[in-house]
Amino acid sequence: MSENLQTTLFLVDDHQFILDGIMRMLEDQPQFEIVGTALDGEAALKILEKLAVLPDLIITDLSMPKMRGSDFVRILKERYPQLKILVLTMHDSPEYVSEIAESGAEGYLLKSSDKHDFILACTRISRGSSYYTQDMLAYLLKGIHKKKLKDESQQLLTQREIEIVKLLLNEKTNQEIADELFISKRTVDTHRTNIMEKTKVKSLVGLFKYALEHDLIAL
Amino acid sequence: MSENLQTTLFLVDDHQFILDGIMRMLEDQPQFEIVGTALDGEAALKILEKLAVLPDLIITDLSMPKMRGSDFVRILKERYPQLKILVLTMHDSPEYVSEIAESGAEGYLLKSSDKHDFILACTRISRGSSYYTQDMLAYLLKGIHKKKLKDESQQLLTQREIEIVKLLLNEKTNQEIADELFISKRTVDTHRTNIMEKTKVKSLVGLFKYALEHDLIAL
DNA sequence: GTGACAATAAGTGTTAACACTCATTTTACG
DNA sequence: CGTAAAATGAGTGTTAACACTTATTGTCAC
Repeated sequence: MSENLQTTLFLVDDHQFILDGIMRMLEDQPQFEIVGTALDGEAALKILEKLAVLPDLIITDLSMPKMRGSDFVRILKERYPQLKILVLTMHDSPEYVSEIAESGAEGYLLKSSDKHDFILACTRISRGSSYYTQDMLAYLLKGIHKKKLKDESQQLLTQREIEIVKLLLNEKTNQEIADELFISKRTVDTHRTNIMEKTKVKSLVGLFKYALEHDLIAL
Repeated sequence: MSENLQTTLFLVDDHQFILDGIMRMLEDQPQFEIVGTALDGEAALKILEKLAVLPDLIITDLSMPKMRGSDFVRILKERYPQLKILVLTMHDSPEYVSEIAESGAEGYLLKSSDKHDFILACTRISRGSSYYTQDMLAYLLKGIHKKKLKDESQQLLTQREIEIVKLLLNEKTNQEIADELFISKRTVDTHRTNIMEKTKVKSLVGLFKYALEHDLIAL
């Protein structure tokens, strides 16, 4: 990639519209050459397998059908460690940024950026540098912080307690839970008391909200 | 707009990237001229007020800062009924499509469509036609169906009952609710029984889920 | 003005939940 | 081996919730 002045790109985005836009945008940039596109991660992996020469840089969206964007990035990095990856997405939530950073992408660009930023990101990454904006770094810190909170809360309750929380939120009574787990109703009473004590909620509705916030259950 | 062969466009999208892409895409389409862009609905309205000649067609995203896309479309249609609107978005959920259809937009295009679809949509709309794909129509029907369910459920419970549901899900006891509403605890008992009876749930957690599904409360 | 519905209220009884305390067994770790 | 944490279990008492029934008042439409 360094003996050649051109950088080869491979685009992945489930919106044909975006693909078209990027291609148009790079038409007057001779240093970049698009060698392929795909509409989702799965398709991209298949095409990459068949390519004789790997591209220098993959530009990919995050939210795509068939495969989560972060998984796609992770797999790419495992199979082709030398491949550079620029994530281009509309999501600017802390969770997404940190997820991508952990997966090993070289850059993260929001669709709210303009052509200039885009070219800059591509250029920096192809030179072996990385591209994360100040905003992204701030998000990263926030994201790490929040993730920590989440991990802590998952240690707060024991496995058995989490199991009982799920049954409680399935509208089971203590007696029903006891029958289901082959334990005494009094044991469930105790667990329930401990759960309420630990999570500092005072009703099942409060517990429901707590469980949602801490990803113990999904809607 | 008909004495002239050119169609004037105004673009609204909070992603500079998309704006750039659309502009590039229309560079070789002489029948379309872009007369302005904005990054959100509020900014767009301000610019439109100052324009001497209104554009023929507004192309706008839905999810934007400061103003909900559907509100933006509604306001546009109130102020400038002759203005045509094409919604260009990544959201393909039934709710969104029906919301936009009701607000009066002439077309709805997903970002997963390509340049060809885009030009086609613009052309059809500028000629006074509309552009909704088959998928969109299917979504519309689903959306209407779901909306109907929602309306029905809002008629299921009386205003007072909904008020009490909200307090219940705020973790208030019957006595607390009674005090807050200056009625007897026994009245709240009755309301509560009626609510459980009507919604066919058997616990507060069930009521919580019901309320979420029917938009009585938000997370 | 009568019937339908909403909102109000209560009597009476049952039960699940919760408070508080304590105890035993199992599991995991250094 | 000893200790801490987790999981188990129970006695005893209070109370909020729920079941079932009945009733009064006000409003609105036909």
